[in-house]
Amino acid sequence: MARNPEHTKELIIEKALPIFNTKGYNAASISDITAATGITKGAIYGNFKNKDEVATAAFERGVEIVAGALAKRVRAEKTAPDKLIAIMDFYEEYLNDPPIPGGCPVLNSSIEADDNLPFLRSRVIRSIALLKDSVMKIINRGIMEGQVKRDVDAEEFTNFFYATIEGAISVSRIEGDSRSFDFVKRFVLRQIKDIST
Amino acid sequence: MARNPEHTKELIIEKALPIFNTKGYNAASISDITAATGITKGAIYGNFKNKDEVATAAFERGVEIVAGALAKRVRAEKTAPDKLIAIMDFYEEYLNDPPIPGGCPVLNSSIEADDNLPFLRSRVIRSIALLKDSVMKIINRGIMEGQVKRDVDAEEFTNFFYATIEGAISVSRIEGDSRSFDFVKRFVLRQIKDIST
DNA sequence: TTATTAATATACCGATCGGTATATTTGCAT
DNA sequence: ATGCAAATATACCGATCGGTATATTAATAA
Repeated sequence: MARNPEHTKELIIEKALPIFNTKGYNAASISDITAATGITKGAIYGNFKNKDEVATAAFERGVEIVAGALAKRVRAEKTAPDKLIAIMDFYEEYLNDPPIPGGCPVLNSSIEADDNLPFLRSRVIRSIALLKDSVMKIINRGIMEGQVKRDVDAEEFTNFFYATIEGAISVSRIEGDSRSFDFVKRFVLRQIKDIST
Repeated sequence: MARNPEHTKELIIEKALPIFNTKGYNAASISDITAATGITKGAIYGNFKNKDEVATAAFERGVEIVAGALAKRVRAEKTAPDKLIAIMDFYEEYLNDPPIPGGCPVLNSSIEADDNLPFLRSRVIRSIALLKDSVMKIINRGIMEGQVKRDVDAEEFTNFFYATIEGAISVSRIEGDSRSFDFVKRFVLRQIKDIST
C-alpha cells in the first residue's frame, strides 16, 4: 500500500456528498469531484469502480450523518412525545442550518432515483424504512409505557409523520423560507399532543 | 408561415413533458425529444430559444394538466370537506394511474430546481402558491358557510395538507407501492373530519 | 540502497451534450 | 406557375461527459 487509500476514499466521499446532494446524480460530474478534492480521476477510479459507486457511498454517508444526528437528539429525550418533538426540532434546524448542503439526501435521491437510478432506489427505500421504523418503535414503546394513547395506530401515525416532514422540507426549501415548515410543525406538534396521554 | 408551427410547438411540449418529468431536466436531452417527436433539432430550436424554454413550457403544461384535473374534481363537490376529500382521492388515483408519467411535476421540479435551476424555481414557487391558495380558499369558504369549524387556522391546515400530500406521493412512488399513501390518506381524512362541523 | 508494487497522475478515448450555421423544403401570395 | 419567406432538416461545432490505458510517484520490504 502507498499513500493512504483509506484517507483518499474518505476524502472523496466527504467532498462528493455535498456535490451529489446539491446538484443531483446526473448534474454532478467526476470533474466536480476532482475539483473539490484536488485529487485526480486516476485516484477516484482507483478507489471506486464507477460513478454509481461514488454516488452510492456518498448517499450512504449522507444517511449516516442525518440518521446519526437524529438518533442523538432522540436519545436525549425520555418520553415518546418528547422524542417526536425532538425530531421536528431536528428537521427545523436542518432546514435553517443544513449539516449537508442541498437538503435531505433521502428526499432528494428519492425523487431522482425513482424512475432512473435503480442502484440508488433500493438504498433509498431501505433508508426510508429505517427512519420510519425508528419512529414506529418510539410510538409503540410510548404506548407500552403509557405515554401514548392505546388506540393510536402506530403505523398510520408514522407514515403521516414521515411524509409530512419530507413534504414540509421540500416545500420550505423551494420557497427558500421556513415559514411553511413552521406552519406544518405547529400542526404536527398538536397531533403529537393529541396522541399523548 | 409554413407547415403549422403551432402544431409543432404543441407536439414538442406534449412529448417533452413526460420526458422531463421522468428523467429530470439534466438527464433529459434534446435528442430524447427529437426521438420522441420524430422532429429534428432545427424544428425545436426554431420554436424555442433553448432547452430551458422547452423545459419551462413542459413544466407549465404539466401544472396545467394537474391543476386542471384537480379543479374539475374539486368543482364536482359542494362542501369544503368533500372538496378536500376529493383532492386526496385525486392524488391517490394520480399515484396508481398517473396522467403524466414520472409523478407530480411540481414535486419533481421542486427538488431539482431548488439549488440549480433558477429559471424553473420561480415557476415552481408560483405553482405551489397557486395550489395552496386554492386549498385555503376552500377552507375559508367552508368556514364562512359553516361546514368548517370557526377556530380552524386555514393557513396552517393548508400547509399541512399540501406538504403531507407531496410527502406521501414521494414516499409511495419510491416504494413503488401505494400502501404508505393509503395510511397517510386515512390519517388526513380523519383530520378533515376533525375540522368539519 | 534498491527493487517492487500499490496508489495516484496524466493523457487520451468515443459518445453525447446543447447549440448553431446552413441547406432544404413547404405553403402562400402574386 | 413562380418567387419568397417561413419552417424544418442536415451537418457540424466546441465542450464535457464517464471511463481507461499508461506513465509517474511514493511507500515498503529486502
